Amino acid sequence: MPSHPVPDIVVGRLPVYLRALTAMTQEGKVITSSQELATRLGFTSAQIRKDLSHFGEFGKQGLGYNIPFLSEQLRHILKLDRIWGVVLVGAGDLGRALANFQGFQERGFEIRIVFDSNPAKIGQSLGRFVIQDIDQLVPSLHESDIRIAMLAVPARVAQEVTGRLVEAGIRAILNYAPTTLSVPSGVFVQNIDPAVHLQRMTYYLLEHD
Amino acid sequence: MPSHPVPDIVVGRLPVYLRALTAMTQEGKVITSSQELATRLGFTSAQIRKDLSHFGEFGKQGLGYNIPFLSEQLRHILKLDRIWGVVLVGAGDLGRALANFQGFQERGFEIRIVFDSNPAKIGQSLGRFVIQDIDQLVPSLHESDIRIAMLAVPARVAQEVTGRLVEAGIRAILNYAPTTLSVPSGVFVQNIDPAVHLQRMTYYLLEHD
DNA sequence: CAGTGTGAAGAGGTTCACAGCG
DNA sequence: CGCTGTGAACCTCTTCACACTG
Repeated sequence: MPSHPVPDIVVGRLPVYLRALTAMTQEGKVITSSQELATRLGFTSAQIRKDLSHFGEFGKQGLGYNIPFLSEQLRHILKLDRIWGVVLVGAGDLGRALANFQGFQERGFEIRIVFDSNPAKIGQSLGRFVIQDIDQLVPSLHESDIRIAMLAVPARVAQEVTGRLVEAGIRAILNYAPTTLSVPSGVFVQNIDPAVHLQRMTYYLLEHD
Repeated sequence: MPSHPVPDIVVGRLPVYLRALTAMTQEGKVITSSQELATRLGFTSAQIRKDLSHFGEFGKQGLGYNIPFLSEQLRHILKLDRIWGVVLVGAGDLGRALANFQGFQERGFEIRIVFDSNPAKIGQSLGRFVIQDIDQLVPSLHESDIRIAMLAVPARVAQEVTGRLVEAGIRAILNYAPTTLSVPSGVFVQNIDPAVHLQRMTYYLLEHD
């Protein structure tokens, strides 16, 4: 619990650090250093030390960082020392991929319910879920402790669905719809649009084929 | 063609501007202002004007921006005034979702070939593609003009596949594998890891329920 | 006179460099 | 003696505020 506010860009790097630490653990490593992490992740060692220093002193001078300990600390900072329930909206191909993805659980998340608006899909199963009617979204979620949504619907309905999600108490949205969502303050959005990510790289590609 | 180098963070916002302009066109709008774009996207109008000013003068004082003209300029800047061929590696659920996604084409991309390493999948079809043997990746791509890859394989093989992609002349990788890739300079990577994006938001969520 | 384009000022983020500790 | 943690310096990015123009 830092007394100074932590830059969001720093918060954004912590999950990447945690992911690397988890991989190192699987490789049997127990100790690492800011330099080793930096080389592996393409950051500088000073940046990693500075980032961590916002939250406490997790290393030992002359020695480095204990990987299980630092992992635990990062999980605590990111509030991953629990499982967050997640609602998935949209049961298309992308929704199916997300619903079937094995790997959310071990990283702190569990999809608990899936909605779609297509009458032909409602009642059908998607992986281990039965697809629910989106008109039940607000009442269903309001009684739950779910605060996180994954939005995998077409862009044209994304804002309308977002309104319902917010009304239902959702506070964090992972938005796969290729549009910018408008949300009240206190609601957080992360956007994943493959075309946007690709277009960010074409700028740097050379002209000739 | 700016004489000063453009900050990457500015380049990263251009696709978002372009996406909004495209949506405005579909809404029948022809003129906009930095203020209108800013409100819609959650930026400041000064930032939008400053970002665009790196590349030229696209607006009319007192009037604003002509949407078709600005869109065309952005497409040119981002080298989207052509279709980029893309290779997809990984024919799992996510690969299927990407292969079936209608919407790359209109934003400048076209998946041209799909690889997987699973012998049970090679030769099978995935949407309009026949899945190719990943051992043919290097020779197949080397003769093509494909410079962009989408990587939808498990983390444990992502680095090995990346080596092959680079060897095959790939210069931009959209990485869905939950691991940090190491690439030579001149190769660009964008990472999409839903857990990382979610974990970035849990930091801000309140403790209680 | 509305709205762009832009130097200048202000914030914010990164890197340096080294004291200090195990 | 190696590596962390951290003020200070540096650099980058954002915002301000206004001259300018259609």
